[in-house]
Amino acid sequence: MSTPDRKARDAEKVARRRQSLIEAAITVIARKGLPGMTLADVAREAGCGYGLVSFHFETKERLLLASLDALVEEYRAAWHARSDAHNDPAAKLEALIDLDLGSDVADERHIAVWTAFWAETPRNADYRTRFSELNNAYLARLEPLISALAAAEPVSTDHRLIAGGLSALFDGLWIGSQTGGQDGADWSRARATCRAYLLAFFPKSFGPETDWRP
Amino acid sequence: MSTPDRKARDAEKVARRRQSLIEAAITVIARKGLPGMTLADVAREAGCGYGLVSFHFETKERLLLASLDALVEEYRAAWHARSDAHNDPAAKLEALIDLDLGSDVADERHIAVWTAFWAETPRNADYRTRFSELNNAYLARLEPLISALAAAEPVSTDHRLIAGGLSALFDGLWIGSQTGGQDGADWSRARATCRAYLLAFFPKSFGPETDWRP
DNA sequence: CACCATTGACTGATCAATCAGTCTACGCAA
DNA sequence: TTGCGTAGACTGATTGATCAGTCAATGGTG
Repeated sequence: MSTPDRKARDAEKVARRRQSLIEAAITVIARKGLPGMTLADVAREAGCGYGLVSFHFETKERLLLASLDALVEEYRAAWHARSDAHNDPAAKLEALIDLDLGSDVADERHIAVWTAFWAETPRNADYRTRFSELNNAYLARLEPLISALAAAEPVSTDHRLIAGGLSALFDGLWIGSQTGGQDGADWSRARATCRAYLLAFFPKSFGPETDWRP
Repeated sequence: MSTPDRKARDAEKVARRRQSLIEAAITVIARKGLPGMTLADVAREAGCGYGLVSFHFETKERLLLASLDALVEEYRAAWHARSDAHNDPAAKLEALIDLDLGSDVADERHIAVWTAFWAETPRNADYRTRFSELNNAYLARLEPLISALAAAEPVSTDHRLIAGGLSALFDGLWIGSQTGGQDGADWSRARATCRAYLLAFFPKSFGPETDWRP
């Protein structure tokens, strides 16, 4: 039974190569934007020839879609890991805030890529589907946390509205981190903004911010 | 004194022509994105020859910058008008919510153009300057409103944090309107999200939402 | 030898920018 | 009033550069 081994090893090698090309693509997208990314750029970044990119992804569009899928998966995995590391709903929310605002899946490079895909959303149904699914999955995890807090500390506002607002707040703070000042984003201020949001709805579950002073 | 008349009329005509080219550019950007916009597209949309676009704006980049400036000015004018139409801080805030989420300066077309410029922000210092200034001006108008509410109804959270959060919420809800469902954005839900935000900080000044039910 | 990942020159298409020339409206002089 | 001259708004063919996608040739490995 050597054939299956061979096949498996080859498949793994191809998968690794594809992964390296996707990582190179993401790096280039962060630097030059979606339409600015060139297949030659990706090849140079990955240290391989031009034709190899075509060989593994046929078209630029397919490479972009694969890159978006990788980005989504990386984000989703990080978020599940952080969320599962806690039992308390408030602690889970704090962990999500830390993930979204200051972690290595939400650094300047990654956010530039997210916004690049956002900008193409009106013209690309595939991107729209990805974002829609990701957001639904995100809200499906967020809403129970809000409801759990509301069980201990009743609130008159609809839980789904609170969850949706937090999710929108994350997106808006990402935008702000790009358009804001000349120097990098103020992540501790961004985190404080989110905590203030939750604190306003659930004063007992969220203490005042500790890592930011006006 | 006929020469000054001539000059003035000519200048006005040129200004009108430039304005029509900028409007055509914004329409094309909404449809094809920033790098996807072609000078030939703009000429076709404006119903003039190719060379005229070059004649009035020299380069594509200058046309884009002029379009962004026009967009910013249109938004700023609408926002001042709505804000000045009320005396009560809470009413001013409601007016800003209505402006940002559902008015004709925040329709699908305009938002697509804003996000297109956002996506180029990491590579264009001019865009960054524009956004930074606009945001500062916005916050300078928002913070006093929050402070006025806090005067009647004290809140422990820093006023600037609350204002910044509302601004980020607007941006995030714009993103959501693009990436969200297949059909258009749910603006009444978006407005309810913002009212819930303010309601959480200032329960007495903001009644429960009236135009949205879960 | 057979297979397939890999290479990079080549093709055709697209676009921004240039430029030589046309057209139009106006002022002016007879 | 009529005809002439000019400024500058306006045109679109051309140019040179860039890019995605193709393909025939190469090399390395089992």
